[in-house]
Amino acid sequence: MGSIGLTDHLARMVTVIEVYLRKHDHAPSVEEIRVAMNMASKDHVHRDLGKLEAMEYLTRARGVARGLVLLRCADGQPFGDVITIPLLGRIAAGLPIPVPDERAEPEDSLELTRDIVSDTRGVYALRVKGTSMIDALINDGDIVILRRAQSADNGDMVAAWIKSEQQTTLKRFFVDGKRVRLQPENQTMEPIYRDADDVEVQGKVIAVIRHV
Amino acid sequence: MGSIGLTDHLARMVTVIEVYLRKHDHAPSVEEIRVAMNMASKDHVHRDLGKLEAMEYLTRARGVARGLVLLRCADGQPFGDVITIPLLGRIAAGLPIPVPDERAEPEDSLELTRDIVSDTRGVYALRVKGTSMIDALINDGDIVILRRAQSADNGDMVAAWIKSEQQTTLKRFFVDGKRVRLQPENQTMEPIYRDADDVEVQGKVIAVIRHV
DNA sequence: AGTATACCAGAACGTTTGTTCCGTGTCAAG
DNA sequence: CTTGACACGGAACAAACGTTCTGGTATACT
Repeated sequence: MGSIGLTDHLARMVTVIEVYLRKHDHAPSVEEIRVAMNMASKDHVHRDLGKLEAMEYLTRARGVARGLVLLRCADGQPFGDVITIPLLGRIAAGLPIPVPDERAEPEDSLELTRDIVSDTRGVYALRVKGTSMIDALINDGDIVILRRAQSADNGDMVAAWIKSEQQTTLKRFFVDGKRVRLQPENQTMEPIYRDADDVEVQGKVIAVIRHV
Repeated sequence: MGSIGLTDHLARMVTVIEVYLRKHDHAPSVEEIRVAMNMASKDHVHRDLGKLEAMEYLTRARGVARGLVLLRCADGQPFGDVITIPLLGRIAAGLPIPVPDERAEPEDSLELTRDIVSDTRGVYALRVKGTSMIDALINDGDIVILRRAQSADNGDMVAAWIKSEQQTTLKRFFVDGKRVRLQPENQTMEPIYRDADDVEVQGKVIAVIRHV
């Protein structure tokens, strides 16, 4: 087994489809997959596609030629150049921000390419409110891209949930013994010290986007 | 005539294909286009597709079902969620940066979505070298997205070509009478004053991207 | 051994689909 | 009026294509 719940055979088929799509910009036919896979029967391909469809690796429009749409790559990552990530609201506004939920449909979303984020797992976006990170070159209105994380290293820029205050802020993260220092990057603002138990890292900032 | 060298009829056909692609993720068949266009003959569609192919609005793989690939929208803008823009090198490095040339293949390129840049005309990217714009929240290594422009308004952030020095820099642009002030956003740096004839605006900054 | 299950081959079937052929009407130039 | 370019319709054709049917082989379980 190569990937998560995908046999080598099926993983190879997904890869075959993937490279075909990148080369031709349109989906392969069942016959074309058969030759590329060195299989002898179209029926075999047909049923494998059925499995992949059941596993939500692709979609097939029944009866339509080349009607398959690849959803995920063999590694489980979403296929395609564009990645849709949820834009979950604003941060540093004092309002609690919900942890991104796969099930709930986000109010807004952002489409990015792999040139911006290569690994899309647990990635979400927030719009920055306020200037508390101005010295880290993050301004009011900027969009920060984060990856969900439970912990952080010293100096990481994180979205931190402060339990006692029921709010989330964008700060630089430092551990001072049993206490946590949340350092704003703005000379006019003071760092926040909290008990380690009181602070929960929600995600790390991995990119910043600003429209001027 | 709606667009550039495209009759209303053909423009409508491009739009039909466009909305179909957005809805289905795979190309429409000739018959489906016929129905959507309320035409009576597939042959008619077939020939219109031939015209669109000649005008490089789309590509057809001959003989393959649903083998058409839409290249441009009815308005002439490139179709698709992802836009490939040239990454033309570094700016503020003292080295002259060539004006983006449609013919020359750029060494590197960047894929973006319309969420980052909506209008792709004359858009290119540069990697920032140096910290001359640090106070405008642009750091060394950041990527700036620019749109080609011949002129700029006061306060615009521009890539400016200084003829007498044969180099390009990223600065804020101000006109002081017959002279032009190129203002770095870094307190330790002095503005550059040049004759208006000596300065040529290459493009305006429309977005900034930073990976952390 | 027998049996169930999954995997596979080969052929056939019926649609879907791109493509072509022939004919018609229109409109403007010669 | 004639000619030719052009837009369009209807039908037919041949290839492409998804799908199904029948049967064969291996592995595992009882």
